[in-house]
Amino acid sequence: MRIATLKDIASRAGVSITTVSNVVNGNYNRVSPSNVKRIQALIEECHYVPNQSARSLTNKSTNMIGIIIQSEYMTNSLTDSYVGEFVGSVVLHLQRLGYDSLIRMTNDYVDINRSLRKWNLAGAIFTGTYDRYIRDLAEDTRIPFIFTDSYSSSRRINNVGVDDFRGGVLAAEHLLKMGHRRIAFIAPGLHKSEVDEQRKNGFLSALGRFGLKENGDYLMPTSDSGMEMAEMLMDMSPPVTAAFVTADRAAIRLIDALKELGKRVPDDYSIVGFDNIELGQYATPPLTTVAQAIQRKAKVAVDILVRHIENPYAPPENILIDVSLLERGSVRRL
Amino acid sequence: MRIATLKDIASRAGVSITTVSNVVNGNYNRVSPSNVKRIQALIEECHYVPNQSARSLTNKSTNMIGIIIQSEYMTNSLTDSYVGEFVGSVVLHLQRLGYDSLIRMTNDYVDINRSLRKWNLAGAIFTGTYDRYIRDLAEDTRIPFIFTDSYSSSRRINNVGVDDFRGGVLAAEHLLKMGHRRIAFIAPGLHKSEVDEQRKNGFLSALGRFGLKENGDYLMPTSDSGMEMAEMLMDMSPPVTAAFVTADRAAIRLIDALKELGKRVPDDYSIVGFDNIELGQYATPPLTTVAQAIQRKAKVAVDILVRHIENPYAPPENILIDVSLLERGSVRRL
DNA sequence: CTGTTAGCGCCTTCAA
DNA sequence: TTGAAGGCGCTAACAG
Repeated sequence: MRIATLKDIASRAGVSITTVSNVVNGNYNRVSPSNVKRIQALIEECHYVPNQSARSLTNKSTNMIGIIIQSEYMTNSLTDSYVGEFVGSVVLHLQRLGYDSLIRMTNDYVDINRSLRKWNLAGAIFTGTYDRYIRDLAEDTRIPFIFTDSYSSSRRINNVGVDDFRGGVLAAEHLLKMGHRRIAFIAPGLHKSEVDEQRKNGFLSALGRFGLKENGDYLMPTSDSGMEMAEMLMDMSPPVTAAFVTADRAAIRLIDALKELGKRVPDDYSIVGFDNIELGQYATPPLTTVAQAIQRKAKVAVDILVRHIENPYAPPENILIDVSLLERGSVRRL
Repeated sequence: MRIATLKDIASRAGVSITTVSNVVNGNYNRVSPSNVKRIQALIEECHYVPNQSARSLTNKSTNMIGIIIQSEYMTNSLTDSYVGEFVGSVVLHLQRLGYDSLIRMTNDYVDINRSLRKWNLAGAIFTGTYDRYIRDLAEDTRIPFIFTDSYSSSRRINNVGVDDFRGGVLAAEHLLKMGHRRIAFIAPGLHKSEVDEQRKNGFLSALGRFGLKENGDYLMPTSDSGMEMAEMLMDMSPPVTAAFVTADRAAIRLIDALKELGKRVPDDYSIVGFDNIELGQYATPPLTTVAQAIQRKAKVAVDILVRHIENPYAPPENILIDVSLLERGSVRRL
């Protein structure tokens, strides 16, 4: 026998489809107790599972959430531990609340738009930078969204981010406290992001409060490769003794490249990262970093989204998760 | 205006729904060229996207694939780089072929079963050990599956794995070649798996060929925590000089714990891992490991699955991806 | 080439 | 408390 439908159960039970439907949906007050029992037994016996496609057709909505992961074409962002930890945590929380997760790795507006509409998704969570799409997305589709780490000027979006400015401050203060005075700021990656901009501002403001001049002298052009970063760092003049790198992944690559070039960390260069991905604690030396609570970020994102699915008129929420400095071994006292 | 439907386009174009449907589905031979043009323009203009739920209702199938990730309750397996790399790669390949990915992290048979049926999934990819479910799954649902690293005795399943036995051989041979004679075998994790069993067999057979007795003397009880592994390793008598750990993640944890206990790697203990996750190259020392080609494994898995979706009568495929020894810095020559 | 019809599985009126 | 009818958006089968 093929997959059971309401009709199958109904005919087996000798009742109408409606009645079975009512039992399935828990409207017990519309069905006689004896029928409820009988029908429930049949449902169990036939392994009946409601067809979501059919439901979504009538309901104009599903219980499926889109998780949109920013990725360059054919680039696997899930190798990035930060993304993996966040996405996994989101999926888990969604499941617990009864939602399914549709994953899409893309950078392309049209693709996102199509994916969102074709399944009648109940909502979507975005990871990565989608600021430039936010307005259009809100117009084109009418489903609740939540962005992460967005600095869109729009007041009408949901977002969960971390206190990037404060992260920059913490990194700078720690390095200053450890005696460093010439510190590079490294924002790796091809695209400039507002996130890095904020971290830089925090970083510079702490330097400024410390009497060091608040200008671009200590900044470096961005780059993606560890070796490139290392070479640029070593070429700086006047030379620096430390660097604040805005992503753990890159910081670890940088350390690796420095070692390859015969430099020692933290003896020659002290390094502070950002994110607190798992990898950091196994690096050598273990990476001192500005930690963000990834699991909590995921939970908050899910909670906000669900709130807005259940109540479309809920006001926009923009939550900032706190950050903290996690001292390990990659910074040396001068 | 709400989301456009076939009906909307049809009325705007002054034709029947069927005609529009034919254009959408590329049956151009059934529509006059002039209509094709006009309708395509309207589709573009209205941002028409076919409703997948409706399609799936009529077609009895979707273009959505389930990715089932083995996870203990509320445990985020995606923090494991191996899983992240594999799953991300699978999603990417599926996308390229026009499939959507539904992610489910679970361990529970009933949950899996429900997820599979409620969306009329076209197929499913399993990561982790699901051997005990395989038979039931095949009976209960009728969609194509592919498992990974399964050693189910069933000849009728699709599977892509790695040559675990050979991996064990490679690890042992390398350590032997480097002069080690007393080597521990460590299969971390709570559950014993056939995968580890195979790696152990390969490992022991290499020892045997080398004249070392093929018995359990060198084996260790399994455990999950780095510290526990380290202590057990150090307690072994007669003492060992090296260990083969069947997962990089665990190997790295072990190294970490050994260092904490005042031991040095590879000076006091040489370690060989398995998987070649990204983390390994940044560990200290960089981890020597039995490498499996994760990206290729993902592509092969997708290809096989798609083949079976397109042709339900395609014969079962069981592909083994080769492994190779990747020499880095965690093994010392004795 | 075009349109009408029926039906996929479900839910929501509305009557009985 | 029960059931019949209609419709969600789409495709397939069949007539014109």
